[in-house]
Amino acid sequence: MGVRKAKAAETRTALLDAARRLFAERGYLNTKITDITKEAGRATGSFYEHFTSKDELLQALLQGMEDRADELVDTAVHPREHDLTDRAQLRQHLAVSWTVFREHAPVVSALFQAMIAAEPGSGRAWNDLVGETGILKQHLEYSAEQGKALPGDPELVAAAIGAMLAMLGYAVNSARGREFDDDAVIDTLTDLLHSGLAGPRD
Amino acid sequence: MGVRKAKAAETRTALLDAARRLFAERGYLNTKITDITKEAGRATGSFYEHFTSKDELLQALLQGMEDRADELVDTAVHPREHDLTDRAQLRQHLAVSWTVFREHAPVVSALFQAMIAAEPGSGRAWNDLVGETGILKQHLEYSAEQGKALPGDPELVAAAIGAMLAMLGYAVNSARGREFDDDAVIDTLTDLLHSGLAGPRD
DNA sequence: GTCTATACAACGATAGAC
DNA sequence: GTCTATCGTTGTATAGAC
Repeated sequence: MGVRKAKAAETRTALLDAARRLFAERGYLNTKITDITKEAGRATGSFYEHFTSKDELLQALLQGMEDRADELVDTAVHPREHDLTDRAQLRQHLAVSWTVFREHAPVVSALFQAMIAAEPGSGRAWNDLVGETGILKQHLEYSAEQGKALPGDPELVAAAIGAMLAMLGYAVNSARGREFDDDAVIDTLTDLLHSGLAGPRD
Repeated sequence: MGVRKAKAAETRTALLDAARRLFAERGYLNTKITDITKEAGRATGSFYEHFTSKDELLQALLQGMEDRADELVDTAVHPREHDLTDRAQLRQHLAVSWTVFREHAPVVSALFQAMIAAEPGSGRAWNDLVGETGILKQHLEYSAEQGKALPGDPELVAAAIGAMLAMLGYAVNSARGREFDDDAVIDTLTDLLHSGLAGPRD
């Protein structure tokens, strides 16, 4: 890679880093393009040499997050035949989601804000929620086929679980003056969703 | 009340109605003050005679919603001694929340959007969530005192349930081309939270 | 109280020099 | 590719006539 391109890549990275930093502080919606260039120490015009909009930059951040090929989310080895009525398997799924949220908080929170800010009439909130919980839905359908009695429609149950994770993750992430033990949270959610409020707890 | 005041009240009401309508269509964040006055058929300047900001108008809408003194939420007769591990009592609580969300969707959704748009650093998301689930928390604490085994810290469990309701309600509310049977949703959530995914279902 | 008109700030986006 | 400078739009808020 030539020096020219290296410089460009440097600026691009600087913009991405600055954006991530600001998204964490002020949130995606409250961060303006001019804020990002300023934070990155670049001129306003330079932004458009790398991205056409704030949303595209967000997609780039998301891409970079996925590119890290988290060992956690090994989609290759993720058969439909998972049984979420099994406590260990349920916990594993919740742990992955929760960990991703915690480790990539700026990006995930930004995506969450972008989703909420969309026009209600667009149906984006529901579509995104269903899309991101597709895996859960499949597992639940599988369990249902095995004769397990579920609380209701797999799509709805999956969406409900996804909603809990997303909103709680966002809230916990914004909490100040309050410490959270991630393992304890995951255990709590696991117990709540596995056996419910009245289920057996030993 | 004089004619003068009546006219003023009329404008105020027109603004509130217009706002509610637009909040439902485009969402709170995408609705501008000028949009509201335009929709209400009033001049921009008139807005500030009644409200100092869009947020204050939202508070007024919220107030009006509470003023209807929903028979549903009879806080007067709402002792701490409710047992959410009892299926019927749990369902009752979920039904109330869900119904309020569905019947006052424009206002509740707007509040949700305002909460999410706040700076993450403000901690508003967590504070609001904890505040709105205070009742649940008290019920859970009571159950714990009665020797029931809960999934975890009452505040966290209450927040998790509140998160699920808020986000799912928002998403369902935005869904297009998808019909929801409110009773079915409430039943599903009740079963999920009462007995969990693996709990007994007859 | 309501209107018209307008000041003012913020922000996105582009042009042109280097 | 990056910069400075600037245009144009949008939206908040106020001034002053009626």
